[in-house]
Amino acid sequence: MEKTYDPKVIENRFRSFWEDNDFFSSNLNSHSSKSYCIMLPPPNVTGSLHMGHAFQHTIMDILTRYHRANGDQTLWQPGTDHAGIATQMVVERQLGMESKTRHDLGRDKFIERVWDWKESSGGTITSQMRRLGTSVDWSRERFTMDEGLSDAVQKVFIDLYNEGLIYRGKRLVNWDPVLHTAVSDLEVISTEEQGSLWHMRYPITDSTDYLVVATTRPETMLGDTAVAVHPEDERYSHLIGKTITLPLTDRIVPIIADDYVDREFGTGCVKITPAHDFNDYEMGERHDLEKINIFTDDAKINDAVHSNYQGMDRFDARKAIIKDLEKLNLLEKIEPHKLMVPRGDRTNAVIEPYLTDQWFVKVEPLAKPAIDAVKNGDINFIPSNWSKTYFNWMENIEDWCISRQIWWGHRIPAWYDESGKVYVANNIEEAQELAGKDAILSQDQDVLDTWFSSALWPFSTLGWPENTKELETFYPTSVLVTGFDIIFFWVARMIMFGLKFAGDIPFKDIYITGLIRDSHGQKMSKSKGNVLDPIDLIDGIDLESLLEKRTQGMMQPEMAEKIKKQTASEFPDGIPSFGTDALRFTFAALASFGRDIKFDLKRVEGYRNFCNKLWNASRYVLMKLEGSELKGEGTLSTSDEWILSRLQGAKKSINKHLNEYRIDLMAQTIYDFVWHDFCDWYLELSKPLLNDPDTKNSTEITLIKVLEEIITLLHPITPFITEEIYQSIREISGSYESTLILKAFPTEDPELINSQSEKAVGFIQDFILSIRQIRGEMNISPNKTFKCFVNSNDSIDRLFIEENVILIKSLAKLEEIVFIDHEVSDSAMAIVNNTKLFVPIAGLIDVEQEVSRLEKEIEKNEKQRQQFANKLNNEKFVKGAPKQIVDVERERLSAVETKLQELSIQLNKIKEL
RNA sequence: GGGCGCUUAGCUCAGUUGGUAGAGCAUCGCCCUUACAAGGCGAGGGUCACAAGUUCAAGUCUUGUAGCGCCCA
Repeated sequence: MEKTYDPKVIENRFRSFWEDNDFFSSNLNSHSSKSYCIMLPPPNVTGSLHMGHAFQHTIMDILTRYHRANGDQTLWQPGTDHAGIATQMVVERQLGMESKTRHDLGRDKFIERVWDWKESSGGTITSQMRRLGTSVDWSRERFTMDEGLSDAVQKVFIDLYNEGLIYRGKRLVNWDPVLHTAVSDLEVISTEEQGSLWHMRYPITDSTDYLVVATTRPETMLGDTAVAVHPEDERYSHLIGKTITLPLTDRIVPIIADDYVDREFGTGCVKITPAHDFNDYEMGERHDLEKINIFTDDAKINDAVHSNYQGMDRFDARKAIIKDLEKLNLLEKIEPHKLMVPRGDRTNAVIEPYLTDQWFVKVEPLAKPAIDAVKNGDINFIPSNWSKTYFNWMENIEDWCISRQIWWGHRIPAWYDESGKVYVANNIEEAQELAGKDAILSQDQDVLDTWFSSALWPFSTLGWPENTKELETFYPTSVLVTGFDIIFFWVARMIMFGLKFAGDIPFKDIYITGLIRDSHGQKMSKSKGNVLDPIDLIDGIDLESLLEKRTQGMMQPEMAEKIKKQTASEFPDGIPSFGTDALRFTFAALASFGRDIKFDLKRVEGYRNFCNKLWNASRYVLMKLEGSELKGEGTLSTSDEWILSRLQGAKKSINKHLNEYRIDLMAQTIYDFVWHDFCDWYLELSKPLLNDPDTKNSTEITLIKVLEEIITLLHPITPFITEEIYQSIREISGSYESTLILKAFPTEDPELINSQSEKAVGFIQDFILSIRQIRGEMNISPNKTFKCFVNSNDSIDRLFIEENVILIKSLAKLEEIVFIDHEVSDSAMAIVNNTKLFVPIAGLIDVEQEVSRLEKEIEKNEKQRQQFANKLNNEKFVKGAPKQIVDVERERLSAVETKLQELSIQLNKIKEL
């Protein structure tokens, strides 16, 4: 092995080795009857790997590698999503650079162009996944626009339509006036912005009186069809049933009562515009109000209402209307007001609630069984609390708008005849049959929401509607790993469609991960300029490149300076290269059940150091075993038994944590075992043991055995470094598997649990630690050896020491251990179990220092004594607590009392010197 | 307004069925000791947000208060 750990070299070596040998293939261990399957949430084909992906992919990879190593037939299904709007925009932007629009090309040519783009640049994210070491079955990679998947989409649409669960209708949707399409709630980001509250006077018909309504959107007044007050609001009750003569128009609208109105807000009078506000729409339905759409597709005033504002942009119209109202003395006042403004996440345009013809899925009948599947435990949310969020949404579910007014996507299989009658069919021929020979048909222009095809992902990728072997083997899949932000958009819809079409739940467990934030807890976003690129953490990046990356292509270029400053102060030297394994270990260690995960580079650095530690420990083992011939099992030493026993404990909890999705605890367990048991203790113990011919062989066997189990346990988290070590030690350890991927995941062997050896080594450790403490606190140089006198009446303690003199001497750097039957006054003293250790002061120790050390020690023990005594003095405790607990407490008290006694005797003696 | 969550060491977080509060990073000493200075050895640091309750016993269970956050309307 190389002297220094260099992740780059290792990673390059094994990426191709694994993939070229098909080790990730789901057919590799097809003999197993147990199957395990994870569907990769398909990332946008336009996208690149962000921290959230890298985090979740690491988790999925750990689970996949674990189950593969357990011998399950394992499939991790990869693929990408066609991401309708995002992809279309990418290609439109390209066209824009050629001064063309998609309309110049026409629909077919444009779609060809998108496919070309997908072929040439759609692979960014998959190549980044390869950098991460994700062990997906690349041979089964799918794309939501693939033929098979598109067939599935079409079949589901037609079936739902024929069952009456898909309908077309005029409803309010989120409309992006720049993209000219409906968008989903997920694509709408509402943020608080500073606006105004305009108080407008609405004259009461045939009266000189008026009502004052407060609104944040005065321009929508053109579409008002009512004014509402609260039914119990005494200020206005006499006006209910009267009418308003709407200014700037020639309409008269009613004053209605509805308890939705908030009496406290504004004046307590609300203008109602059913065609341009979701709440008003509801109220319009309740009161049977007219819905007047006053906007065009690009949010200009249309000709539906006779006014002077036709053709004006909505915001220009606002200004004009305010000005005109002022002229008419109908503007009471303007208050500054903070309001939530919805904007399109792609365009940043203010999203308009807009009345259009759209296709909808009637969700309620599908939701019922999907709710039951979680209620009855067929599907488990992990952590379980997320089921509440799920129920909350599913029980108040609204119909799903599935049509989008764009070109890239699954085109809706519906045709219209001249009278507008709709025919849903597989193709135009079938539609023609339905419509009759003479009908002139034209296909619906819309495509389906991207989530529609993603909802089928768990079974469409396995070949549905064909009844394939893969479906039979892998459906229902084992676990879905995803973020809470798409529980509604994706998770719930997969459950509904899975139950409806594949006849079963799509997955048994849903592991909801936290959201990766920056080290200050801020969401990572391009506009904030705090995005970390996982690849930069792997390869490193200099400050200059990082600054450029964070400030290019910004929506708000004025932020650039601030971002540069911030970045330069946080990463003055850029980001060093940490390697994939360190990054993966970090993600594993962060994967607790919290909702937010603050990502701190310091953590990555720490785990890079861990990789380095493992690397050097492996080098040590190899160096020591070089040229040795391992002979059978031999008799194990106490130290061998100890580390093997500790290893069983570690394996037990690692397997437990993995099965409970506590990957953070798994990572911590193995970190502790490797660093603190194996490296800090066993490797150090092995140094003297290897020098002794009696223990050499068993130590060698144990070293290689434990190291090999360590790397097998670690492999799911850090596949590269462990594979490299495996290939280096394979010859010595005698393992036949050509790759660590195929090596069985270690489980606990109860026969190797040895409490006697754990006790013995525990005692030795305490002995050594006591000496080190004296050394440390007295500032005795580590090279300086000295004698240690031991006074003990405890035969077991004596035996432990006698049997391990060499080890203790070596690790505590002692010149000699001398048993004595008296006490030594001019010494520093420590107590281990029932044994007193004396380190002579002469030439080593300052008496005053020892006095204060003892005093500190006494103080510490006295505090404990108090605690135990208080408990035992409490009669209720002695009576009420289980005997076991009380006994433990008694033992503790007596131990600490003895210790205190010895310490104060020694203190007095030393003071006399 | 409805729902969900968080508050533990300077920072970031663990803390199993209630039973002596833990880790990493940071800090302070001493060390380049032949696996590792990306390291070793040692040390300091906590009213577990606050209040009440249940219990022999509460970081852990219940209720309330405060602060912060997310989702939905």
